[in-house]
Amino acid sequence: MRAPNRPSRANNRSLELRDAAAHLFAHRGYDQTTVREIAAACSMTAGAVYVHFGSKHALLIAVYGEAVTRVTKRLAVSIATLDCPWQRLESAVRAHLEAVLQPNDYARVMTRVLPEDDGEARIELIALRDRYEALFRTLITGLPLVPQTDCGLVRLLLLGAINWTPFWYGHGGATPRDIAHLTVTLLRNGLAQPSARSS
Amino acid sequence: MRAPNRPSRANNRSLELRDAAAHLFAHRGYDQTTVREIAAACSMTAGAVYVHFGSKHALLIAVYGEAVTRVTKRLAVSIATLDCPWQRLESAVRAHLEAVLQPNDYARVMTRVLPEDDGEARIELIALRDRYEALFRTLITGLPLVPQTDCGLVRLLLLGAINWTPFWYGHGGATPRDIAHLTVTLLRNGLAQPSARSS
DNA sequence: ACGTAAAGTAAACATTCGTTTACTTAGTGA
DNA sequence: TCACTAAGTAAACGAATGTTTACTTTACGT
Repeated sequence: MRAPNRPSRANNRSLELRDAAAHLFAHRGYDQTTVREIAAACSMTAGAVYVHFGSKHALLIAVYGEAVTRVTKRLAVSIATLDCPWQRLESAVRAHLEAVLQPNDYARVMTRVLPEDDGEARIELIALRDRYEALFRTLITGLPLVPQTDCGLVRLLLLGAINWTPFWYGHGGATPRDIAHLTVTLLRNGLAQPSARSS
Repeated sequence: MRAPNRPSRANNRSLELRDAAAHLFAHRGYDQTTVREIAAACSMTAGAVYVHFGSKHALLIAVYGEAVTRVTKRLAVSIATLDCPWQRLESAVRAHLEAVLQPNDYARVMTRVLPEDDGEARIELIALRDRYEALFRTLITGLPLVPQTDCGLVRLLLLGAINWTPFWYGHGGATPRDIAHLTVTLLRNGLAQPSARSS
């Protein structure tokens, strides 16, 4: 194992490798992607991968970390100019969905690769995911909700609903915008006919 | 490959194998479970597995199919005596959650093992999952919803929310009953303070 | 009691995978 | 020019995996 902790002064093929890994992890999953495939995607040999990354785990962590960074930025931009808490949440959901549903390799890794897929990197991956989900915590606690609502539970249900979308997206005609609007409207108003509400 | 299509007249160790496979698939995932581990869990040799199942894929399909059958039965029982559509849905969600969240190996396989995890068995697994999700289609189209609601989308969001629960369950104190109630109440009434509803 | 077939074992087979090793190539600074 | 170093290759290593093979054991109908 060689140390890849170089500040990397010049044009590094590390990024090329990371991108290729992201693409393959997103489309085939972590377990079913081989180091040789990643290398081949960059016209390299498997051995060369270990010049840049100490292990396959390290590659996954790099991809996952970059994914969180990118989606976080995208989300921050999308809500920056909005004031209404519901609009902020809807915009965040839409940004998340656009990232996850468009053919965006990095974002997909966040929902397709589970921390459990790589036992050794589990702790790092969970920490990265938590960092991202904390953004939604803020958005949800900012909502004017009925008293004593369990905000944590709401956040987890919401994230579950939108994290699962990649598994069915495309079978209907709904766009990320549609899905985000329905989701947040549903969260806000519910689906029942107004005459039939109840607790 | 030997043919395991025997009507199996007597006490078959096939079931024992299937249970062991369900347990391991549920806890470690399909890829990370080896045939040798499954065999060892039944105090057998790996070779003996192939007396009962033609391949590891076949074992997964057997487990997945049994999972769908069991959860379907449980769900049918739970809603049999209810009339109110919202109560029926809540009861179904609770039944699903109880199956998925309690240490129930079969139900967990349905949410932890993705059809994509086994390319060869993909089609069969998707068919099995669809068979189950059709139950929720019926429950949702039976609801008195505001006109022009996209029922398909609602179903997918709901299933996403509850399929994701295994990844966070246990970190809060919520029980399956709590989660089911909040989920369906949320679906029905929304979360906004009544004075602040909007479309 | 005997024969048949299923159930199971022990061992090997053929791949595949992540990783390492020994070596080569190319660019750079003094 | 020359030594140094990062980048890359080709090949092998060792372990693990799904599966098969040849053989043995067990149970049961007749």
